[in-house]
Amino acid sequence: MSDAASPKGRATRSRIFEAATREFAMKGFTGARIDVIAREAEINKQRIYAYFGDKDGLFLEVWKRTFELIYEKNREFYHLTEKDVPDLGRIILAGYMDLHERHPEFWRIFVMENLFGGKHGRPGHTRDDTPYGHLRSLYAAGQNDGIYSSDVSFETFIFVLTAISFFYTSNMKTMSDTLGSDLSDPDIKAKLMGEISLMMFDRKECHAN
Amino acid sequence: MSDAASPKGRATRSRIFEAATREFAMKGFTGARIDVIAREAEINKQRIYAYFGDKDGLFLEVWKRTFELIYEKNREFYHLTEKDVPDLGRIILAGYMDLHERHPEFWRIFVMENLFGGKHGRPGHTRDDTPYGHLRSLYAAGQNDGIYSSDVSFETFIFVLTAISFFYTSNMKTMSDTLGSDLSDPDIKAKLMGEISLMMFDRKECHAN
Amino acid sequence: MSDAASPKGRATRSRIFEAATREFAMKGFTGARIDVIAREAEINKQRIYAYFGDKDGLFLEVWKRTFELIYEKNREFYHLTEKDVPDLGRIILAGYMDLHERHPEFWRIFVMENLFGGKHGRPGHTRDDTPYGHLRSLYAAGQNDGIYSSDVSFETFIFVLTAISFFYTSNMKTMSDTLGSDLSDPDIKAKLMGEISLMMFDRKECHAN
Amino acid sequence: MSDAASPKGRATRSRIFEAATREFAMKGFTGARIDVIAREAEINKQRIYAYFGDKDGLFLEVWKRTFELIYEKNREFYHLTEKDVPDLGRIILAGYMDLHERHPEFWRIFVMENLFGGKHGRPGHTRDDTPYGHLRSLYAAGQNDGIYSSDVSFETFIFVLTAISFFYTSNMKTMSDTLGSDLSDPDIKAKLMGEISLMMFDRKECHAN
DNA sequence: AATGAATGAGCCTTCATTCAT
DNA sequence: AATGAATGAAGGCTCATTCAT
Repeated sequence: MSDAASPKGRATRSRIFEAATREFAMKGFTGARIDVIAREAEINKQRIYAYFGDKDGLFLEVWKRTFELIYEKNREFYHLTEKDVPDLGRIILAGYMDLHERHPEFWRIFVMENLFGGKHGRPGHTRDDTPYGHLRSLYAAGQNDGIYSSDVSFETFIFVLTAISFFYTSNMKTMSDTLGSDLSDPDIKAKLMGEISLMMFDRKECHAN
Repeated sequence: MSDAASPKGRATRSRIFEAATREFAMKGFTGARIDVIAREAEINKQRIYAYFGDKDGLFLEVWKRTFELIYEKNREFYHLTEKDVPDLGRIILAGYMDLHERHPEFWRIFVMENLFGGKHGRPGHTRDDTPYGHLRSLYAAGQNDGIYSSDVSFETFIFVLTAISFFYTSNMKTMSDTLGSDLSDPDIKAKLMGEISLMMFDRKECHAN
Repeated sequence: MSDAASPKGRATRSRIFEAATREFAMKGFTGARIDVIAREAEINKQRIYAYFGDKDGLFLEVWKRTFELIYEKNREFYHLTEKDVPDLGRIILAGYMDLHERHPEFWRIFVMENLFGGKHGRPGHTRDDTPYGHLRSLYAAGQNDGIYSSDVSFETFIFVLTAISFFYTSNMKTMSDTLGSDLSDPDIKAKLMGEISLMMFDRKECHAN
Repeated sequence: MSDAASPKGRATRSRIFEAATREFAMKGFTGARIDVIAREAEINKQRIYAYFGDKDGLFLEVWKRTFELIYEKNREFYHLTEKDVPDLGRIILAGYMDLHERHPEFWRIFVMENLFGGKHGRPGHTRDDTPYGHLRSLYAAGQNDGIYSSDVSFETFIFVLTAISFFYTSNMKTMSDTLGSDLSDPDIKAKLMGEISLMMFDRKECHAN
């Protein structure tokens, strides 16, 4: 609940947060155990309640941070310029895949809340605050240049990219099994992503006709 | 565990199964409560243990059924012929979307097991037994005809289709929010799917050049 | 409860009894499971209730039979005559040890009821019916002949014999451990019994002085 | 499991232990109820799990303590000297009888584990660590002096003493019934013990011949 | 006589949370 | 700020027993 005031307190709070993130990501909200988080953070259980109120409060903080990460990733795309337009799809996809690779736990939390949560809402943001402004204009430029079909809206474009990166991560296990190839293998991943880009973003030479 | 022997027993077992499917889908494995399942199924809790052994056993059955649904859907594709090759992507995507629409709970179970489960594996099937034989050959035919790029493997093709249909359902809520348009609206859905098809499956006129 | 009327019923009842005896002896009254007994007897659980009323009733039958066995063993001693008097201790001890060896389960039931039961009482016998009449007179003869000390009453004599055979059986495991020799080994058992006889029953040459 | 750290915790742990000892002794392992132990100890059920892990862990502690009592009793015998050799049997028997009189519950636990347990073994001791070193040498001295027969090993000697004291307690009820005299009466007990000593330990005058 | 289905009470265990120091 | 002790409300699972056929 209350924020930590002293430096020592802040360190404790932070250790709790890290441990909680791991535990929630690994086991889901219901599966996560306060005792485990306390043990992993090497603090007394009571500290958790002092700093975060209760299990829900603790999760909310983690969930907020997850959202923050996604916004951060999208902010990275602010640096993209006109010259990146032809590679836009590839870059966004790679960005999302990279986000996941470096923060595997955050995607899991995102999904979890989407599937089984629902009581936490989108934290601290308003509808206006859609994070896609810059990308949207770049995409429009690409459409004008005939690089992207004007029949495919930006929404569809971003939807597909998000879907692929999301699905890749969240269902890697079963899909590896079903497709008969290990999706966690970097080579196989590279091949898959390459082909996906080919499939979706390389209409240039075609439209150039 | 043991199967029900009499029709009455089978009915009970079935009621348990339905209730369990709903409960697991709604709350995840850890969040699901045996008591709730029993109450929903209007049976005595002990029956669950008599018919399914324990919570894990019960979930395994539900998980198996989830897989079975996918196989069933794929079997529907057996009747596709050469003449369907140009529309293959559209047809499969529509099929998957339909599967989910009629069984919203199963996708939830799918992702839950993928992210937080891990002890159940692909049930009752061997690696050789990939369910894609027929589709694979149709796709190959399409590649030969230049309808599908020979640089995009069947695995990638099916992966993307699965990803899109899956993500559409599982993240409809958050994506509606983020994109600012209600994905549960049939018109918007139709538009999105149309554009996706355009984006991915319509290289014909292009290659025809 | 009700006795079985048909031959088939009698066989069923008997199979239940055997299974119950084993199960009770192995796990004690509380530890024994009706389901296990039914499975072992290869009958439907309900038959147990039809024939024996309830778990208590079933145990009572087993407990009765245990007592019966001890009485039977004592009746075997009726055949002993004056000429057996010098070996009386040895013979009784051997008899008890033999009883146990052939019916390991019955001693266990006897102890169990003694320690944790108490609600079943000594079944179907009255105080007058002490089973030691014959042995008592043989022992008295031995005392007259100076083979047994007249300062040691028959009660003490039989108490010690019972104690040894009982303790040997019921605490074999821990005593093997403590003494450092495996009491279940027939050779070690023979040695122990021989020495015990020596210790207690061989005062003859001494008193003969 | 974990030990209590504060005095208050230790007191709680101890109350649990006492209650558990009584409950296990009274009803056996399976018959004992965690709820009852908690109620008797006047603590929250959960404390049991915090301090002892589970029912098995709790029992193991009780079982260990039982063993410890025997070792303690044997340590009392360390002060015996050569001059006690003639009375060795009597002294040991009296000591064991006394042990039981002050800890009636422990014998019950002993036999329970022997008959129906089997998973706990002798706790925390190795085979070499037999607790009888001193008694053994005193007995050997007695054998040299002709007080004890050299044909009767120390193991047999101690076995018989243990058996008698144990059986006296554990089967007092049934034996009183069978023998027709109340073994709980101190006079009768004294008489019995006197006669037993006579029977087993008084070879002196005889060998003196 | 026999069986599969069903039940309610109860058992061990765990969880999130609060208390007292 | 920090901790060990404590708690009540479940949660999964099992048991003896009865019902219906």
